[in-house]
Amino acid sequence: MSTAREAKKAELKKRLIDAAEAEIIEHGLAGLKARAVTARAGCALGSLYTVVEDLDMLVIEVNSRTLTELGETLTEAVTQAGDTPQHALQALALRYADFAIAHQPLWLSLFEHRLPEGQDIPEWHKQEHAVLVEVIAPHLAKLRPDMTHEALILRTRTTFAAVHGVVYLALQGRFVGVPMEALKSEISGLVETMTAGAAQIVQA
Amino acid sequence: MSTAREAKKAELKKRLIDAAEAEIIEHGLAGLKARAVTARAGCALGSLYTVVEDLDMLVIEVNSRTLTELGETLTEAVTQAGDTPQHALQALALRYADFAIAHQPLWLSLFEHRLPEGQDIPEWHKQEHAVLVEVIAPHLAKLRPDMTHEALILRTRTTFAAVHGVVYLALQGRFVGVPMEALKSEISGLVETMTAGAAQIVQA
DNA sequence: GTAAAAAATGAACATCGTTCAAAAAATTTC
DNA sequence: GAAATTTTTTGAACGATGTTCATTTTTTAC
Repeated sequence: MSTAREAKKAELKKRLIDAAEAEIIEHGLAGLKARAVTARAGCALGSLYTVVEDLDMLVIEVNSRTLTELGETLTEAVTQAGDTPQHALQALALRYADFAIAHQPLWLSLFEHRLPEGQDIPEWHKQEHAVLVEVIAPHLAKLRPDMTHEALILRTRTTFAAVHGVVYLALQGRFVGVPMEALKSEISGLVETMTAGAAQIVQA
Repeated sequence: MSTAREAKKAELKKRLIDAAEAEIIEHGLAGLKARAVTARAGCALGSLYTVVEDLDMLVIEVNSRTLTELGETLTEAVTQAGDTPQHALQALALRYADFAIAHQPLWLSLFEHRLPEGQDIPEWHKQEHAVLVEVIAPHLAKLRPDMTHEALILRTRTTFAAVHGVVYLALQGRFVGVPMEALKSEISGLVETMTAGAAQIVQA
């Protein structure tokens, strides 16, 4: 049976992704080592490369999982929110910050992981990022009925990136970042400002 | 004379920082190698460690230079801008994006460089980041006369981080990032929205 | 000019990711 | 079911990396 072999391989792959995820949680993306992962997964060092092209692809597998979970929690947040776009966008931004805080190392590895020069992210994984803007777009559309579809797509990415930037610099603990204790209220203030501005621009 | 020795050491340090800067420009931060830097600077591998604690500190020296140059160009941009806070903030954001585009690898290394776990950025270098928010604060203050000084400091960092996030994701070429050709107009739109929102909130 | 001190050097080391010949396991054949 | 063949697993070995430190070279002091 070829299915038995495939099942065995799939099971090893899952064990390796589990192990990589646990290692990233414990030691961060920079602390992820092939030997530690394979030891944790209970296989030989070389087995890693029979299941995955290289360590980078294992990170992408972990990031894929994280992205799925993030997408689910964002979708849930927006269904629970009130019906105004202001409420929906507030709920989304706050939930995004909450996820980043709760899963800091996994969330960071979504944005800190880099492929070696020349190599680029597989298309299927790029597409997985779409949820991050898809949950925002319909509510932004209500705020900006004047915009074309293309302009809205761009502005949605811009809006996501703006909130993301605040969360990212805060969690990195950079000098220019907002202190963690102020993060949620600042995110809320930023979204309030952006939604008020959007409404103001449309009305003018 | 001890000054002659110090001068020699300072000259070697400068050569090494020059070399590191050139290497980052050519191969990116991830492509920075101790052997390539010392070869370019024309000294032995070990000499690097007589002038700088380790390779990370050499990166910080490069980042320090970049930050100085960035601070100067932002200061210049804001003096040339019109007198309304809207114009000043637009000029600052666009100049920030222009600098990031023009000095992509050096600008990226400002935010991509990580110290090994446990170690943290020297205080003098943290302080050098202050200019990034100091150039923004007075203009934001005009838009939000209702805010306390403490709240303004936080909101200034938030505002910087928002613009930074858009530039960062765009330059990284991430899926969620705005395409490069739309970056400047999106930055402009974001600042327009944020300033309009701020004015609206104060008036209400 | 010689001895002492300081600085520069690069071979050597530890630690990575990755490869691949060999061993082990599974499958096929008769 | 044993032998032959194929497939999978293994971990020693390789190349590349940052860093160290005994040795060599240069500078300083008298």
